[in-house]
Amino acid sequence: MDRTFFLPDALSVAPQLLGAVLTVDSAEGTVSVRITETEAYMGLGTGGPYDPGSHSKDRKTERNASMFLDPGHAYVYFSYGMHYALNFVCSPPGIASGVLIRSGAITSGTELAMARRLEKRPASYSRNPIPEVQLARGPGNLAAALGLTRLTHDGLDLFSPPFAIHAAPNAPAAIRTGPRVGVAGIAGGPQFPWRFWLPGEPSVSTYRPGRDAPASGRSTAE
DNA sequence: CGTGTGATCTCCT
DNA sequence: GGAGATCACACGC
Repeated sequence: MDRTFFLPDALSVAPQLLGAVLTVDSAEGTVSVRITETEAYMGLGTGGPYDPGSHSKDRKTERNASMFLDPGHAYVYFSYGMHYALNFVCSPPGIASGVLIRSGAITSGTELAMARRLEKRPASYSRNPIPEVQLARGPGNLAAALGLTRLTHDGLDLFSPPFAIHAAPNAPAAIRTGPRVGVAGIAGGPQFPWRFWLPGEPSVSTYRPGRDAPASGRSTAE
């Protein structure tokens, strides 16, 4: 995989990332995930349809600045005052589009991923162990398992340490698409079927409609 | 299975 | 001030 893999935009790249393996090194150790669920978000300058669900739909801000970097960089943002989420920057510099990495299966570093998830869990939650398939299920959980924060990882190059990215060894046998999870309004409806996942993978998150999102008819991640 | 809740950042009205 | 690319729990039917 080289940098051109992330061109020309998020919509074309999102399905091709299924099965790819992302590795993140840290002082604590290394965790790798096989990507099982992605979502495309198109933004300024992409020339495609206006995407009301994208952070970069209107203008560059302090938060989304990394989305305007070269393809193959990380855009990490803070979500709902509690979680981080990882995107892969697609499109040439100055043009903004990104793929949200929603879920993955941990392929190495399971113990470290588990420790990070348990440590981050609020005190009011149970102390029960987390099933392995849930360690990186959902964007907030995936970022936590990999130890990502905005301060430490936003704007970094995926082709340099602490990151490493490798394409799927084999093309997926099948890919499913549907509306994006938790996206409000029309952008979360069937006009934007920009969520992609590997069918039958237990690490794929459960679909949840956004506020005022049009009905789509699909409610499971089958 | 559905709905409501808190954690409290970033952006926009 | 309010909503949002979230998550896991508590509840009620």
